[in-house]
Amino acid sequence: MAARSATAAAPRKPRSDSIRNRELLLKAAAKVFSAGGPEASLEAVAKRAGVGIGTLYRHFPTREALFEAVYRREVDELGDLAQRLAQASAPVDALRQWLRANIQLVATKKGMLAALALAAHRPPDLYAYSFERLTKAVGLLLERAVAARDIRADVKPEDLLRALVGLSYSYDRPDWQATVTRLMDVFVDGLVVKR
Amino acid sequence: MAARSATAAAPRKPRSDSIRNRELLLKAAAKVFSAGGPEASLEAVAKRAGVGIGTLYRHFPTREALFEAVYRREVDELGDLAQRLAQASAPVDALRQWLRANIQLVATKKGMLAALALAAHRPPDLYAYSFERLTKAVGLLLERAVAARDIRADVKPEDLLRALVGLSYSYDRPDWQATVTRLMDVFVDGLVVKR
Amino acid sequence: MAARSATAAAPRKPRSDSIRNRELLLKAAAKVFSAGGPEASLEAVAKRAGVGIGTLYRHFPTREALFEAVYRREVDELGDLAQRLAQASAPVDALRQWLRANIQLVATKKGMLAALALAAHRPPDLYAYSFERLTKAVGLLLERAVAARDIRADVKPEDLLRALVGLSYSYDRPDWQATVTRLMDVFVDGLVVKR
Amino acid sequence: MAARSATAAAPRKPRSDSIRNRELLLKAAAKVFSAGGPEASLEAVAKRAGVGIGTLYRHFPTREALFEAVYRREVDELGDLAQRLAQASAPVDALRQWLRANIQLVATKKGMLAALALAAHRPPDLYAYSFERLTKAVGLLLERAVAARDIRADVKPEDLLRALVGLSYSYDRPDWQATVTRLMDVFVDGLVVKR
DNA sequence: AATGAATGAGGCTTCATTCAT
DNA sequence: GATGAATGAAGCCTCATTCAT
Repeated sequence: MAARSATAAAPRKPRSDSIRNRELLLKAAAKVFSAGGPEASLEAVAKRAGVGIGTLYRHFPTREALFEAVYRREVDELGDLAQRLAQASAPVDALRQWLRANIQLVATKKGMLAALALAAHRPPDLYAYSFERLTKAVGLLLERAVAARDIRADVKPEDLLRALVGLSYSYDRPDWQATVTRLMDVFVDGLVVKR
Repeated sequence: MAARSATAAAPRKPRSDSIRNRELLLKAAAKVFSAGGPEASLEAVAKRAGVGIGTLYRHFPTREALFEAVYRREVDELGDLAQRLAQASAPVDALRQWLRANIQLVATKKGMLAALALAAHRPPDLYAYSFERLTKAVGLLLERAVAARDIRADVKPEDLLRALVGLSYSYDRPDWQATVTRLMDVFVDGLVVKR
Repeated sequence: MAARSATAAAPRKPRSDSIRNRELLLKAAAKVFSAGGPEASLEAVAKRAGVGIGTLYRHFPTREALFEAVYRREVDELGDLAQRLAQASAPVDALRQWLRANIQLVATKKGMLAALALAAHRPPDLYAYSFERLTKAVGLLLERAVAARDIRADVKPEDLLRALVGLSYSYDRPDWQATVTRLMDVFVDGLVVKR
Repeated sequence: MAARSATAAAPRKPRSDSIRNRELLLKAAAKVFSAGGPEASLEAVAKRAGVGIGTLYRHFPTREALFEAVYRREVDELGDLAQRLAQASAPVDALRQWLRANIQLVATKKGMLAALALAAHRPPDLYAYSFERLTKAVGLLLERAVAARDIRADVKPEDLLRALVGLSYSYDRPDWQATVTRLMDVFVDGLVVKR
């Protein structure tokens, strides 16, 4: 807070360790949530990050805050991707690709699924950011495809989000990626208007 | 509770109270799991059943055992229903109806969803019974429709089971039943072979 | 629960350890509260009693429950004493002696003061028992003295209780007993109607 | 907060902000202790003052130091009041009025009671200032009344202080002021020598 | 000086599980 | 067999206090 000099780029306070700890916590949380689900112990996160539990609480006063921070990056990426796809591909293809990208992401960062699940299922107060960002992303692609009369008009973004989460849920066995992709494709096929 | 029968001096011990306790436990567990999810406290189950926690453990040495027992009835019903539908309806209709029956069941017995989820997602060692019974039920309907060339051949029973669970997951808001049914229908539409 | 035989004095379940633990807990709590005040750690109580913290919670689900149990004996004694004094002594003497007995009790069981304080100051929901018992005890003596026109009529039992607690509060130095007794006597002198 | 003065390039550092911070802390502490009692979190005090917790510790290395500083003003006022009363009123009246002023003060600044309590009950090492000042104030009035043979000679200033605190303690219900005043008056009545 | 991040002890509470009666 | 008491690990969360910047 204390403005040392209002003007220039003086040495400033870097609080370097704070930044580092935040980063350590995010990484640790990603691992821990990935392995143990979103209910995993916060103390485990702190331990893994090598910081005190108090530090975790200072940075992220609630479990939700931590959670959202952990997956904000990914959520942002998915939002951007939707934008790009909306401009580059045919409507249904765009939708399909976005959904597949989700699956890919889940494949890499398993905890991501939990983040999606939370965004899709909890009171939107918590997880407001993820929820909005993701809903908008799907919404964009959905509207476009509906406008083109390519897919049914009676499915809402939230529904699609939940379908995505549901179909991906808990696939932790070998080859699950192929399976989920297949199921997701089936679902999109079901959405496509038959002519 | 468990009085020793006020009437006769029967020469042998009738383990009738053992049987009754088992029943009490199952009913209590159904209620408790339904309200509090599958993580609900076993102590709460015992208390609700009016028996000691030790008794619960004697009857059901693991949470899983209790869980499976609780939903065995429903699982059986679903199995039987599949049989009947396989004989009475056109393949795709049969499948669709069976899936809808699941949704109905979940609507009534909320804990049922958790049971399905466990059956669909956990190492089949635990939950062996449910897993097998349900897999067979879907399998029956699936094979029939595939044989009739009505739906795609590349989806396995387990996958369909998981899709069902996933799509139903966590719908606790108003109107969820309609939504899930719609999504499930979309999915089945996607399965249907276009001619 | 399970009635083994509804009639006779069969061996029964003594749960001897339960009773012993309860006793150990009460003793430990008396010591710990006495030393550390009513906010003292419940874990310290359990440790001192040599039982697990869970055992403490089983016996006394809230801090208040434990507290009341700890001092119930003393509170009861004080109630009984009031009865006896009301019959044996002149009104003002009776009151004075009862108040002095309180001080004596505090002298022995220092935590007692905290109990009195709670009874005198907290929402009477908690500590209902102590509050009622003690209020009645003073009330009895008070009314009698008022009826005899020996003391002022504008002081309520609760007030007197609080004065007692207040005047005794925190006297932990040497010779405090004499001092408190003197102060209490002064107070009673002030109550006495001058003729 | 604490900006370094936006205006001049003054050659020396004025520790004016240090002084202001001290003041901010005292005000904040008064509020916080008043609301949350003397156990309130120091962090809360610092936050309310808008300074870092470190700053609080620099100014007041112990909770006691802060406490005493917070109520020094009031303690001083009470000291001065005693002086004035000693010259203006009859001995017993003076004492009575001073005690009532205490009650008034407690009524306004609720935390004050805690300050009094600490001064009256803790090892006089901590709280040295308050203890001495208040003891002297009562002592002055007491001696005077004793010298006039108006009140008993066997009560010490400290005792009276404690009686005051005790009788005021924890009155947070409606109408408490009237009650405490009444009890205090009773007590003073008891002190008065009967002729 | 001021700041506020970091730390970790400490207290609370809940349950799964074991075991004596 | 049934009971429920005992246990303690585990997670939660809050602060007092220290310290690097």
